[in-house]
Amino acid sequence: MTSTTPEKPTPSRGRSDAGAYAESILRSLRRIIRAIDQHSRHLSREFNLTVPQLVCLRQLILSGPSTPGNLASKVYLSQATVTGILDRLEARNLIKRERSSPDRRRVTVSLTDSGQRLTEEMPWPLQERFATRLAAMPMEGRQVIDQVLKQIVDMMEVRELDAWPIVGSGIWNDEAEQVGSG
Amino acid sequence: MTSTTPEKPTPSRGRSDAGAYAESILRSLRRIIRAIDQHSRHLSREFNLTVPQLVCLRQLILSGPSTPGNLASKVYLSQATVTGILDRLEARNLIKRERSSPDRRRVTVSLTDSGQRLTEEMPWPLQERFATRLAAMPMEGRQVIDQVLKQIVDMMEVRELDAWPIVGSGIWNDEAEQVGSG
DNA sequence: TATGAATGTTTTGATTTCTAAGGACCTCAT
DNA sequence: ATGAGGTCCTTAGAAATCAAAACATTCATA
Repeated sequence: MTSTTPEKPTPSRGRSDAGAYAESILRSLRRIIRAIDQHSRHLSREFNLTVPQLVCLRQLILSGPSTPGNLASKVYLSQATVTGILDRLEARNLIKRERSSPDRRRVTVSLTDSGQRLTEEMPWPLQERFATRLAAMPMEGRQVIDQVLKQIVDMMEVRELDAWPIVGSGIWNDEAEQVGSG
Repeated sequence: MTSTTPEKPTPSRGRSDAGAYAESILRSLRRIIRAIDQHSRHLSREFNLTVPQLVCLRQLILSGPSTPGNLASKVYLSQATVTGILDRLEARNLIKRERSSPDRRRVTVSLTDSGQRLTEEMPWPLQERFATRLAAMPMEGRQVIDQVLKQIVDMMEVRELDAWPIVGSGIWNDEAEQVGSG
C-alpha cells in the first residue's frame, strides 16, 4: 500500500482519435503474445524445451557462465522467474549451479555438455515461419519492424527519470536520438 | 540507458543480416511483454484488477452479455483461460454466470451492477504513459505502429484453416501440418 | 567484535496461459 | 429412440511470470 495513493481513477475517457489505434494496438499485442506462447508450447512438445528455457540456454552460450541475476537482466526476466527456469533445466542436467568461492552469495550457472549440445541443435526460438518471412522482406521492412518495436518498448517501459518532452519521440519526426545504430 | 540497447547487429551464426534484426526483435518483444505484465500487476495492486480481467470486463461492456467461448475469441484468449478469469471475477461479484435456457450447454456471462460501475471507472488497460505518448504522435506514426503490429501478427499466427493451395503435389505432403481432417 | 545495511538467490503466493481430457448437452441418422 | 459425433464449458496439469518476503552472505563501521 501507500507508494502512490490512488489519487482517483484517471479520466480514462478522452481517447478521441488515438483511441481507435490504441484498441487495435492492444489487440495486436495480445495476438502476438499468444502466438509466441503457442509456439513455445509447440517447441516444448516437439523438443521438450520452451522458449524461455531456450532463450536462457542460448544466452549462456553467448555470454558464458553467469549468475542467475545477471542472466535475468540479459534476457529481460525477473530473477525469480529465471530461478524457476533454471530449476527445470538443472533437473534435466542441462545446466549446473555452483556457489562461487570468492563470494558465496553468488551462484555460477553454466551449461553442461549435454546442455551445450542440445542448445546448439535447437531451432531459433521464434516461429520458423516468422523468421522466414522476415528474411524474405526487404531490408528496409525489417528495419522498420525493429524500429517500431523499439519505439514501443521505449513508450512502455518504466524508467527512473521520466520527464522528457514527448514531442518528437519517433522515427517519423526526425532521426531522433538513439536507436540509430545504422 | 533508457531503451537504447546498444544494438550493434549481433554476429549471430549463419543468419546473415536477417539474424541481427531477428535477435533484436525477439528482445524487444520480450521487453514489451514484460512491460505489459508489470503494468498489469501495478493495476492489480492499485485497483485490484489485472489487465486480462479488465479486458474481459470491457469486452462485456462493449458487446453485452456473452458466452465464455465467445468472449474468449473476442479477446484472443483460450476458453480455459477465460474460465479462470471469470471464476475470479464472479467470486468478486463483478460478473454473473447463468446457464441458457434454450441450449443448456451455453453459459451467459453478464456484468453485475458493481462490475459495470467498476469497469467504467477503471483506467485504460495499457500504460497511461503509452497512451499519452501515442496520442502525442503524429497520426501517421500511430498508423505505422498499428500496421507493423498487424503485420507481425500476420507473420506469426498459425491459421490452419482457410484453404491453403496445397493441392497434393507429393513432396510437401508428409511435412504438411494437420491441415484439414482433424 | 558486533551490528546493521547492502547484495544475491530462493521461496511464497498469486495470476495468466495453454493443451488435453472430462462432463453435460444437442442433433441427426439409423 | 438411441447412439455417434459435435459443441460448449470446466477441470487438470504444467510452465511462466512477477513482487515481496525469507535466507544467506558480505562489508563497513562503530
